[in-house]
Amino acid sequence: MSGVVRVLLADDEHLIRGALTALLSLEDDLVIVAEAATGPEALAMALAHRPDVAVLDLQMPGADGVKVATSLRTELPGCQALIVTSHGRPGHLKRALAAGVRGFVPKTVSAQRLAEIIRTVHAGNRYVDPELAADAIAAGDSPLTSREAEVLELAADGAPVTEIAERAALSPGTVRNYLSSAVSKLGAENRHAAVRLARERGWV
Amino acid sequence: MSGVVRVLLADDEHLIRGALTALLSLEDDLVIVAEAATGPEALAMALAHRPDVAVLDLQMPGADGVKVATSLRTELPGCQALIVTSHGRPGHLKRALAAGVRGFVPKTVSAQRLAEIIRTVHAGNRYVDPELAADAIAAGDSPLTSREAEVLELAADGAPVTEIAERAALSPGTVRNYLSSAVSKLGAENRHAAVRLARERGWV
DNA sequence: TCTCCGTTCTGACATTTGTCATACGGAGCG
DNA sequence: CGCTCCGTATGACAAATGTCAGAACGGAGA
Repeated sequence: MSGVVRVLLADDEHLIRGALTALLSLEDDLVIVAEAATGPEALAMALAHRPDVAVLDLQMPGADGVKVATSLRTELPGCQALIVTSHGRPGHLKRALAAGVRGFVPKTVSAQRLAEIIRTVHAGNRYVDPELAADAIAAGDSPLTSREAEVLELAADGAPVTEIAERAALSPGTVRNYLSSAVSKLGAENRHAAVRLARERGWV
Repeated sequence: MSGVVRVLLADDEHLIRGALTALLSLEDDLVIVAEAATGPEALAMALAHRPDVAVLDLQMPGADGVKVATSLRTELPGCQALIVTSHGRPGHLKRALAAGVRGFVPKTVSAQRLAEIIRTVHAGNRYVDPELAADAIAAGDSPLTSREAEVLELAADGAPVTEIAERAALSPGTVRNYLSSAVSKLGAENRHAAVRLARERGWV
């Protein structure tokens, strides 16, 4: 009923992009109308070629896949976004769904499978990789308050408390309080381990 | 003169693997004799099918590309290793060359280009991506002694000194000395920032 | 041989961090 | 209206960390 599906392919790895173009072109009902290697390029290409589905790599120079999807949502409604990722952390999935992304799959799927998922998404349905979904559910919601998360993020590069306090415009004592409570909420040994844990679960 | 080149393809991303198989098969003189999704699998496949060139992803479950290359060096000499990587840090290149790897390229190259490089490597020549080589040269050599690097690595996950001392079988005082000297050599604020710096430069 | 350097250790000290109690104002809720 | 939670802050104390000096041993090189 829907004829061909016009697809945009955005990935900074030429190897994947070229190869995927070749494989997806084998499918009669899919046609790659544009390719991009960076976030901004993907957006520009999408606006120029108006694809039905945008297949976006999560990690791209310029702007990541979710950011591109967010922009597409307003600037090109009717175009469904589908994120592919090499090694996805739970938080990304949540962020992606919040941005209106319709599909989220790891690069470990086969091209065959990806073709099917592109059709699924084009039909207006959602598709989230079960494994990634399970991870996201297992990770659960962040127990951190927004300030705690913010301060923890500033602590990520190993900066001392005084520097964090400056950058967050807080008193050093307050920063220590937030870090302390974040550390205890996460059950970590110290703030650096806490940063690592929060990163893994996608909470920062 | 050399007939066809027998190639092993190891990458945990099914998308890349399948697609690459398709594209490289278009080249008359290349034939994919085996595929693998993990390090150990790659090794087993190599021993079973005895390829001329092993194309190895740097990041794979089980054992990374360099480890596989190291094993291949002794267990299957005559098979040349070629590493492909998505986002490579300087240190990896050095490690790879030390392991006898003959080629090192980012996944941003085209399949066409990769085919040429496979031929180059098969002919006994080396190929290293100029950009990655430049990064590696810019990063320079590690100023850390082996113990300093070792201890710094154990500190990477935010473990307290006592735990590092246990794991390294050293006295806590010694660990603090090493960390202190590593921190000052790297010009970092503290050991956590030092870990970050050393990571960036590929020194751990 | 003699010296330098890396490894390992100890002890001492100052600084930073982690924890806790306590306090106050504001937002949301029953 | 009280209650609770969050954000913010201070002060105090204990623990961890960073820095320094010194010392012993062994190997590599001048």
